[in-house]
Amino acid sequence: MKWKELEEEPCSMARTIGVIGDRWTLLILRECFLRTRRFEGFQSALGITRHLLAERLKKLVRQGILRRIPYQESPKRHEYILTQKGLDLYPIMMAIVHWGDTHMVDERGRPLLHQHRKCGKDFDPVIVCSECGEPLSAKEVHTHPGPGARGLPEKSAPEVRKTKTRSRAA
Amino acid sequence: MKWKELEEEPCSMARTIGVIGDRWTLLILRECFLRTRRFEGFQSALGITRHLLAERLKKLVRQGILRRIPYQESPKRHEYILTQKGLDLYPIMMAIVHWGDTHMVDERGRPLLHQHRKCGKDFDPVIVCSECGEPLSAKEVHTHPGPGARGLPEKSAPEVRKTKTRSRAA
DNA sequence: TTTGACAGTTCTATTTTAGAACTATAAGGT
DNA sequence: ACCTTATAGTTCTAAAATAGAACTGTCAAA
Repeated sequence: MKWKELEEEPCSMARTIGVIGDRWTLLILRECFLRTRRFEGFQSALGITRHLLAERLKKLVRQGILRRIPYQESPKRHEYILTQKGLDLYPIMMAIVHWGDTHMVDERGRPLLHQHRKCGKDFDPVIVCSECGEPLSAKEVHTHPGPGARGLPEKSAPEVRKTKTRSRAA
Repeated sequence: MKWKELEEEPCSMARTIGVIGDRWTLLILRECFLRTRRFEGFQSALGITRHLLAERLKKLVRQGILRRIPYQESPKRHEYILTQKGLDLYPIMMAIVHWGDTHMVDERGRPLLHQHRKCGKDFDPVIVCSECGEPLSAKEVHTHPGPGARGLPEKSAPEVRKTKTRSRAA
């Protein structure tokens, strides 16, 4: 499977991974959320090679995640800013950072804290159900095919039984 | 920057990307959440090459995201199941799927729906503040350095001003 | 004795990435 | 006029990762 094919899979996760699932894209987007807007800014903040940065920015613009906006004529210069589609990636960012904060920190603790302006406190992101507002965990969720399904992962307890589990073990 | 270095960055996002930020790992984990447990199951569901699958499974086990558990002696066979650390990736999965559902679906709609067992309804995941329970958006969040900071992206409105912005533009 | 399920491993060929150097426009200093 | 710096790329070659296919080994069932 190549990158391009990924984006055409009948699976929202596969498609999304086709867009952001590489080593650099999410880090570039992190910088966007931290207000970086220009080529050199990304490059020096991340240490990404200029070649790849140019590639990734192009891709993000093509995908409608960033918009390329001129901020100066002669020499033409542009800034990259998040579109709404890009801003909507924020929950993904937060979820990733939070997992890292929980499972990947060293003795010194979190590198970055997040403060909610409204309530003034440092917070963790919590995922809740849009319908009842309760926090979600994997076990409380049942998946079933939607209108765009094409016989892919529509299951909720699959695969395992079909192998006759000949557990004459030990 | 190589994959290994990424995991040592003083940034929870970089570290997490070092673990799950490639083309296949999240798809393998999706299968885990859909109850796939065995090598052949992953391979046939995803079409990943056996070589890479073996690699990725090893890495996930090393990282403590999957546990390799024998289910049969002679020929020794193992299943891969999610640890708590792995289960904790669920919010990331949901956030990714939801973004894909919102921005990457074709005319036919979502391939997969999620039902919350508790309330019985199909839902979307919503990110809220752990402190006040309000839904979060990027603009309402201010970041500041935590104990594990090392002078990386500790800012909240940086970079842009330091370039004297000579906008004699047009 | 052969076939099939299962879980890998090993190989070569392509694709991606890394790393460094180069291009181009213009401002500013001397 | 000449040199340096800032900015935003592009163009190379080398190294790393991935794809694709074939191969290995253990057992069960036919």
